[in-house]
Amino acid sequence: MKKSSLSDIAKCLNVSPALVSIVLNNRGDEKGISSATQMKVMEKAKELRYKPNMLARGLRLGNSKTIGLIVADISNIFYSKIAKSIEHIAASHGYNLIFCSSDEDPEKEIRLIEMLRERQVDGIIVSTSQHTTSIFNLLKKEKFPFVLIDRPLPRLTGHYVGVDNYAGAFQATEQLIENGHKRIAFLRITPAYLKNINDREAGFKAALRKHKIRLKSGMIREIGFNTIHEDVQRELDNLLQQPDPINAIFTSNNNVAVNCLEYLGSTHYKIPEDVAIISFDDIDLFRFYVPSVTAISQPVEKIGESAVRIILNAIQQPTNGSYEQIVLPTNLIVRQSCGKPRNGNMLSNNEINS
Amino acid sequence: MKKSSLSDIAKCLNVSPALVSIVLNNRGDEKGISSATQMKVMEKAKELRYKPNMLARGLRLGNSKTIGLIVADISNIFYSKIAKSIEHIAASHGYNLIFCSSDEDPEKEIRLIEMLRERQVDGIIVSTSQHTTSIFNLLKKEKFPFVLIDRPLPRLTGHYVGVDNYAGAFQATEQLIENGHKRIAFLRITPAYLKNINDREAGFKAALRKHKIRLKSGMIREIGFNTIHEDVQRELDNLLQQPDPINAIFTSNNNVAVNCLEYLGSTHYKIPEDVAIISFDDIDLFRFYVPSVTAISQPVEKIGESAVRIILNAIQQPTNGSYEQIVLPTNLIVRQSCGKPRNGNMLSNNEINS
DNA sequence: TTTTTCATTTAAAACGTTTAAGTTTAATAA
DNA sequence: TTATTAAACTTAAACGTTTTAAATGAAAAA
Repeated sequence: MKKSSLSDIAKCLNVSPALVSIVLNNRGDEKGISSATQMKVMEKAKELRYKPNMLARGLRLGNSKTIGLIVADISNIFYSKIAKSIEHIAASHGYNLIFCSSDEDPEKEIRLIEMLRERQVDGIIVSTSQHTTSIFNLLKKEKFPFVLIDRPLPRLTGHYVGVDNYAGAFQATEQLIENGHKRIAFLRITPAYLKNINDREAGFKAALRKHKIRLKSGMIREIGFNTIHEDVQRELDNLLQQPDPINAIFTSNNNVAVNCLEYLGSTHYKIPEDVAIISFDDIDLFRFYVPSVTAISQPVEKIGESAVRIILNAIQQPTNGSYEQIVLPTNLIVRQSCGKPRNGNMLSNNEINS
Repeated sequence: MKKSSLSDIAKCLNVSPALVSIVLNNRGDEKGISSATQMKVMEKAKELRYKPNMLARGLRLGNSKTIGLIVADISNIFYSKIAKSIEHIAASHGYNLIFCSSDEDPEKEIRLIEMLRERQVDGIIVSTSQHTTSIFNLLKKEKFPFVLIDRPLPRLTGHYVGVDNYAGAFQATEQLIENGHKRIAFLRITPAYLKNINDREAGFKAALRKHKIRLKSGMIREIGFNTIHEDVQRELDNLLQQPDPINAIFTSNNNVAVNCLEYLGSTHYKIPEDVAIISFDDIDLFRFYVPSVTAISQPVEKIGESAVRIILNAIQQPTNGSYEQIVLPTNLIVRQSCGKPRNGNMLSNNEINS
């Protein structure tokens, strides 16, 4: 059984393909096609198992009803949750998703964007690894819809959805300070230009300033995206064995935190007595770890929701030059890893809005 | 700057679109286009930022260089890891992925398959929620390439990649038995017809039989996919408070296990002294939990790899009527939750092939 | 009877590619 | 010179839709 096309149906019924197209798009009444004919067409379509060819339709209509999604790593739960929410909402609007991993590689990301454009996606949602705005300015010039998520790009005026990284980091750091920790290290992921991470660093520094804690040099360490394990081992070794060792860690994301836990678990250091720890991004593991890990959680579903809403708007409306920049609040999830927990039950999530 | 097409380039240079097409597909020499002309075309293409329209090309060529991927839940780490591996390998062959979540809903899955076909994907990789083979038999009749992953379908002769669920479950159960546990409950996820889960159940039963342990009624409990939390609470309550309470749990997947840990963490039951636990699927959390959780791990990357290899083969070769069914071995990762660990270091992964 | 009107339906072009078959021009062989 | 061949390029159709403008035929009005 071969695939059947509009003209197959048309031939069977001795009508024109145009008529069949009209009927199957439910514009039969509007276009004054007799209901008898409409019936015939509908039935024949079902009989022949007709399925429209979206390539042809897309070519003709100039759209593909497809959205591109680019993230650094789809197997990171943070992104896969966003992806899930985006996929669901997009699907409910008749759009499907082509997803790609940039592997944190700016050049690959550009190739992916070009590939997606060749595939005629109607818009792109991207958690970018770029350090310049040029590819996006190019897209703007071509009036091609895109939304950045998670990671803003400093000098870019364009749609964006993310969280208040500064406030979240500020709150995280204060949480450590309020529990009596002063020698706090910030372990941040590379690349160094990522604005969201820089904002977290700024929030970290601001909290120290507010509490009159001098930021000693060497308290901010870079962890390479592809060498997290070794880097965490090395930096923590160093930070914990220096003359005036740290007593708290703030990590820029869940991956770094997990590696810290792994390191600490293999040493004699006790959490939180010897070293307290708090992480950006909340993941299941943190609830279950003993002691449970305090974290800043991000509203992943809301990020996905907003991104889809914005991109669909941008696709459907002609660009009017205005851009939405949505900054969502984070939540501090207080658990045990920063000091005496505020309440006894290790599994309760004491949420405080930032 | 508008998008430019082949004919735009052609017009600029006073040549035919056909020539431009030939040159840009690197068949200029083969087709005897002078190198001067080839140069001109290449340069003009670059100058006009020409990007081929894959919809048009796909329409003409009858393919889309796209593969569909359907899983129950992309935010489940098991699937997102498979997705990652599939995406990478497919991309390296010039194929991209449209992914969709079936949410464990057979009807939705069928709609997704139809959608993917309308989009003219060249093949589909699916972890199916179907309980009949009909949709796939239909695909077979239409000679449309597909590969099942993770979940086989009993009566379907078609490509499949998964693990030896029977052997894995057998080994898991033996692990409990060898540590002295005899009153073992199997918590399995619904729907009841899933072959992979049934195979795990069969492996479970076989191990009991081998060790002459009678399977008491009520030792196998169903956990609803959408009501995992409540169901686990209820069933464990019941299993642990009955006259002859269980002293070990074997869970059919990571989600159920996590919920068991959550339940046990909120009670006075100690792992593994009061209740031992072992899970199918290995996730990060299990390494970090205290005590660390013994699990059966699946070779997710290899599953992805094989699936892509098979689907690309099926796409490129005309169907020759033969099918690949790949059953990969699982690994038993011995940790602490089944009894005295075989070695002292909680973080070491003592892997034993099944 | 002829014209007008209306209800249906159709023809043809277009979207951007690719490719089989053909044409032109120039060079070579007879 | 004329026929042959080779090199370089073009034509036209096709993929499956959608849409605009036009055509058809029948009934109603003149």
